[in-house]
Amino acid sequence: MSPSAPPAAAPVSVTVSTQQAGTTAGEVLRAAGVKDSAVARIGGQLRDLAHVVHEGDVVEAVPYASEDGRAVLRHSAAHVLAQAVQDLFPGTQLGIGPPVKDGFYYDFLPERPFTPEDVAAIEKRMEQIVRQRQRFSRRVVSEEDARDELADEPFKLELVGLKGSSSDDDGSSAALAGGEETVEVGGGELTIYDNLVGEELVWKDLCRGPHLPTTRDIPAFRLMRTAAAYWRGDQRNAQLQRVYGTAWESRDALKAHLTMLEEAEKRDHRRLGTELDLFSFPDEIGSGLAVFHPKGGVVRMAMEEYSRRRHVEEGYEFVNTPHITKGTLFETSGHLDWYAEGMYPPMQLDAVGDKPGADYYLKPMNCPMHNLVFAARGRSYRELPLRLFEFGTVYRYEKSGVIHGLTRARGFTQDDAHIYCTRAQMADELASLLTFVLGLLRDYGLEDFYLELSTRDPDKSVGSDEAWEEATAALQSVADASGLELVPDPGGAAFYGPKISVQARDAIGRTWQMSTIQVDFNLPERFGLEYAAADGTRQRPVMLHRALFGSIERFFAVLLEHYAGAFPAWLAPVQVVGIPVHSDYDGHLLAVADRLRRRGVRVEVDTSDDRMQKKIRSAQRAKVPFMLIAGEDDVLKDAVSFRYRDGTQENGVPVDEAVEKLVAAVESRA
RNA sequence: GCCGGAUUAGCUCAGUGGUAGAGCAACCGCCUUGUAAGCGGUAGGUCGUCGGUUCAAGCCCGACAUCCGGCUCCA
Repeated sequence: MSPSAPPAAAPVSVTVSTQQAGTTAGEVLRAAGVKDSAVARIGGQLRDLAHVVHEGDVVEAVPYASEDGRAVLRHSAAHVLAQAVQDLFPGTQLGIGPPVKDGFYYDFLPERPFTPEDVAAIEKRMEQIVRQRQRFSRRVVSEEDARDELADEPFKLELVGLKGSSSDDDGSSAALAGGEETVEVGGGELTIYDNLVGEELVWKDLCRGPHLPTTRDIPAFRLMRTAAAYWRGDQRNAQLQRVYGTAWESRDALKAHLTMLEEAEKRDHRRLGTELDLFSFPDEIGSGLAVFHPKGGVVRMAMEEYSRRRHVEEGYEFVNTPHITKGTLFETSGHLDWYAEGMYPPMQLDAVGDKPGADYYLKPMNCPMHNLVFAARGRSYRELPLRLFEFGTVYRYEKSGVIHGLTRARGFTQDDAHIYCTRAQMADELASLLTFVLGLLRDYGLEDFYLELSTRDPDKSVGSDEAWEEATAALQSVADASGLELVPDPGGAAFYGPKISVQARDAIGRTWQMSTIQVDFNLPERFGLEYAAADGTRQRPVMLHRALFGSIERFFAVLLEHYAGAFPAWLAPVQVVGIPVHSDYDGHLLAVADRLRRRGVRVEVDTSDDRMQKKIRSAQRAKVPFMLIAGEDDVLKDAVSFRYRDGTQENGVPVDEAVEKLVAAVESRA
């Protein structure tokens, strides 16, 4: 996402001499010829350049263009934002203003929400503050003084209070949301930063720092958008107005970031879905419910066909289950206890007179249905692992504000499988499952993965400690064996068991959660699932849940954005377009197309009365992988000329050769 | 669900209280010879829906729907 960092030279590091003792970190670094240090690192702590050093201190430069340097300059930019807002809207109360990925934000409680015009004015005021070269001056304060100075800032006072009431850092972190709080009150002492013009105090804010020396040192920033945010991330708290900005070490870096955002916008699957005529979300159907048009439908078909083939090869068996069921099934599974509010409300059917009927629900998950397939007859250990697979469409009543194109929908199709195995088989099964998952994702063109291990949330889970530990250990060892980076996600598990999720990075470095693999001891229990073991006893199977794509719609969206609409030939809705140089050559291309179609290639010939150049433009915009152009030269030689999607060409290719070449390109899934 | 913004032709968007516009796409006609837009014409909109203010509403107000950006959520 971010522009590549400059060549990684080791940061300059200086040991403070006797003569330098009592000067500042900034002076020490300047003396060593360092000009691009945002702050200094001393004893592992980031400090202002104005920090007074002692003999023997090791002062390390922190370049603007480093992770820490950017965080500091963004934090300073957040301060300038807050100052600008309070200049323009006196009485606006301050929340928090931390640096975040690619930028910063500051939360405010203004008298009225900010308008776009307000934001433009705020940005202008920020530029003035930057030009004023205000000095950020650090001052340690007692809790009492802080309360006094911050009497008009109730949110800041709350932070002071939280700090005061907690005995250690862990306590204060737990009391606040997300680790952002330390920007205000972390560390050992309370500090206030004064903004000085000359010696005149023009603004101040409770802040741990560190900061750039002056506002003028903020190299490049821009305000991005406003949004609402709950105070300390809690829905029960006041709703604040958040202003987001981005800030960088140089104008070029800012420009590169904005260009990247434009690129991401061009790739947005909702935009491409319309442009390429792949799918839509008709209002008449309802929010979050997609229809796939023919071009989207054929891509989806290609995705599904390949997945089916691979599942057959891996020993999966295919089942089909209904979309709707009596509520008793979800009582058995526990969904109605745990997730009723995520489900569409029930419809009441079969009432007779005053006798109530049954509640029927749309299914939010496929697993209960698959359990019924397992339980349909007696099972033997000889059948295990039993792998049941289904493209199962599920419906979840997502809250209105969270719906987002195909990636967060209310109806979607999971490539869902449930594997029933013995405890002894579990480890091997998980290992081969992960290999299968990663291999399949690679086949679709994703290459760069890491894993996330979601473990138990004690408040939102069922089952014994021992079972959780066993399952977690099994997943952990599989994850370790994969050699992939593993990120812990404590408390992120589903209520019935821990999970590994595969995260994939796309072509422009964004990460998407793809496959999940979950271990479940709980549902087999609830459903009373059993198999006959070799010794004749009845045993309970372990159940593994897994979806490779997550949902087909979502995976479709991820691939669409990953490829920016330019699908590889095997997935492209139209793989080949024939373009005659003149309508006299339509027949030649129609014959070639006919041969290709018989070989399973999706091919069209553009026989419209547009001119050739226009046809090329149309095919190019439709992101068709191969154009076959034919004019007099080609027809005389029984040949065609290729134009590839990147604009390169290969002229006069004999038709026989061209057909084989195209068939090979499609079949190789290149 | 919450806060803010948006909704005008299939798409992208102009239109600040006085008889609805453009480009592209579609359709028709003429044209067509080598790698990203040939020319001309035709058709297409109860301006998201419902209600209100006004002599008059695409424009002002309200409710609802949908979308967008966040927050919260995400089995």
